[in-house]
Amino acid sequence: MLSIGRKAYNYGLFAYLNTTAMTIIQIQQILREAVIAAAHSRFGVELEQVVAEIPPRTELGDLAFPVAFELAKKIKQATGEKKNPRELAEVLKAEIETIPAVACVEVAGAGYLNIFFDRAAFLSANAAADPLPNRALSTDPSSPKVCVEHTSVNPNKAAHIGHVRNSVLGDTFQRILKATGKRVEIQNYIDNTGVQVADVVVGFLFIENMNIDAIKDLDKELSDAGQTFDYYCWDLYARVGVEYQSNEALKEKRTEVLHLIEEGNNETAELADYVATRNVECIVDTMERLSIRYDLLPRESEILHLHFWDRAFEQMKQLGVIRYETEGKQAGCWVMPFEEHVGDADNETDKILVRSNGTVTYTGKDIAYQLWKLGILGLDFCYREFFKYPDGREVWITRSDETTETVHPPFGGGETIYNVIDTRQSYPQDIVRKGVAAISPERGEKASVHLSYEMVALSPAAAEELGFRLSDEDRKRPFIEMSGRKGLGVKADDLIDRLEANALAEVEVRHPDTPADEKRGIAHQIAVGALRYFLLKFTRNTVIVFDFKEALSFEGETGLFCQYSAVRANSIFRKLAEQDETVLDSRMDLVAMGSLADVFSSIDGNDIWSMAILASRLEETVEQAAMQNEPAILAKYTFTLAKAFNLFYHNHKIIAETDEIKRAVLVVVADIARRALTNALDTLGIEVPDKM
RNA sequence: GGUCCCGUAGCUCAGUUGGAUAGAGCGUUCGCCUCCUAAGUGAAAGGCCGGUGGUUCGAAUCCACCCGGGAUCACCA
Repeated sequence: MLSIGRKAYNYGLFAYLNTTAMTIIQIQQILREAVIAAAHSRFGVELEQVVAEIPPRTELGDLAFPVAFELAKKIKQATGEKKNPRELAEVLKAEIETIPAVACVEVAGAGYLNIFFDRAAFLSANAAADPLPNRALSTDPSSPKVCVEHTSVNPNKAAHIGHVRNSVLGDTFQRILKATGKRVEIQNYIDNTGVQVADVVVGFLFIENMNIDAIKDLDKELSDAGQTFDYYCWDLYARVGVEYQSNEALKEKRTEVLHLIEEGNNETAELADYVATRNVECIVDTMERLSIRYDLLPRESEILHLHFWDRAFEQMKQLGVIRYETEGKQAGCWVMPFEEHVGDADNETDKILVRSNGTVTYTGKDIAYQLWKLGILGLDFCYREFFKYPDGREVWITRSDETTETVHPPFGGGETIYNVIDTRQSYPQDIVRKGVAAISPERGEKASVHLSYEMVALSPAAAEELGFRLSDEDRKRPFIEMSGRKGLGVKADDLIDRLEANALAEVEVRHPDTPADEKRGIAHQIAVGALRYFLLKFTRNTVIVFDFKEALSFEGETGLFCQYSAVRANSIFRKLAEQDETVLDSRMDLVAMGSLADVFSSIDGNDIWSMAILASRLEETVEQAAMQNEPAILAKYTFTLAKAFNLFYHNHKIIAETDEIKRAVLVVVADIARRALTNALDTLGIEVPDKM
């Protein structure tokens, strides 16, 4: 049994506080094993896994096992004997109750095994515990490395809200993985040789009649006028789209331009590279506003020029993964047989990787890229530093010339690869995964994870607010899909600007005497919190129908609500500091005073304990979010935690509390809560302002 | 047509892998600042969990079939 008091002093106070902390995950694991062992020894039943759940109310305990039902079923199957689940639960109860950290066990309902932790012991032991203890491993070279690809916006225009969903999802997931101890490499794939870039190049060359120098001049004019290159390209791209509809000649130019870009080493390719690179810079700047960063920008041009595909092609041919079609409508193509199918209807063909003209499809290139990510291609990119973030962190970009040796960090070769790509690309992603698994069966399909998510669409009202004319038919639709080609979408920077402006107006009212810089900083933190939380509170497979009112809201379930809760928590400790008190004092008081049980058995006991136990569940919530590839789980938890803290804050006047023991408990619990909240928000990429 | 996703309160969404009285925000109605930040908080009203069958101690959750809505199935990327 964990105990407090004299024993703690024998071992030294700090050692006690730091080393005997048993997390909920650990307690849970011990209990699971105990249940399995008890089922074996008392009933001769082998349980493979035991489901543990959180009871609906604190009065029902801290952990529940609905295991007696399953046990009854298994006993009946084995012996034919019908047992009452409640009686089975009573037997298990006796076995589990002796475990340290468990105060008592109750059999409830039809046979639930409800576990009550030893509250005083738990609190004393976890008062100083790190809410995310594994996070430190994320910088440990011996930790397993994973790669996360996200953002990957075509570098021909500004990013819109749909791209931001991708990036926020990817960035948050990356933070979640790090919180579980994984080493993470973040890649933002740059499709700098695709049709979308070609389209904008066509616009510059044949609509605007500009050469590269003219574009550079334009770029400078734009920045002098406070405008951005990616916004200019956004409009130009839309104009090209309109022009294509009536101008066949221009459309033919596209094929020509695309060819030149792919080939490289010509003026058009140089111009395209300038356009693409400038757009990448703009998009990276936009994402930096949202605290989203990258390690490497792999480019399609290098996949072409370094012949990644050729290497993958050889491997696939040798292993018989792909087949050359000699007849039928796919004659002359290399295809990958996909799924069992009968017939040869239009929708039942194999996936073509190499066209009859010998060129490789996007999916083919993607397989080669995925092989590189997994470290099994047998080729590597060349690299150069692209830029440094203000804090010195480097971002690298790929290049194809090997003339100069550059010392660079190792890239690629991840144990698991997460690709954050919207659900519309599930089919090609499936092919990539299967193709890669065919080449490397030992790694298999599990090594490639498609982190898919539904699109962000516009409500008809939002589309009209952006100035788009809708037909009566469109107005009746549940949502309107955004389209870069049509120039229809909410640009990321516009939305962030509006959020910052709204937040600033409010900060001006609340803190008129604060320096302007600081006010802008707070407004920025609020804007980022609002946008990130807005995109994260939806689960991945929910279509977000964008609505300005909802997205700009600072009320209810928002990032701001969570931030505000943390700010209020911090103000308690600021006040304490003004009285020369620290959390450490309270922690020591806790151990020294011993009789915490009284506090928990008082009227407010359940209330205080609920706060403590909820805040202690961050680690398992993060694990769960990582396991299920679902950041929304963490977002929801964070909101619940903030709400619980607001209630706690409302019900207990901590600084004014006169009962010494209770006050120490309240301080320690408030501290656990604010650290959990701060860490949860940090994992969501949301900062806590100094004041709000 | 095949595959996949969605359908839960007036609206927007969660629902811990099959568990206890189905939750939250917005909106509506009525309350709470001599007190650590009211961007907060309490209460009320609001549900055929799309439908019908099935599986079992037990189903919003699993299975089958329907009904609505969406995505996807290129020698596009």
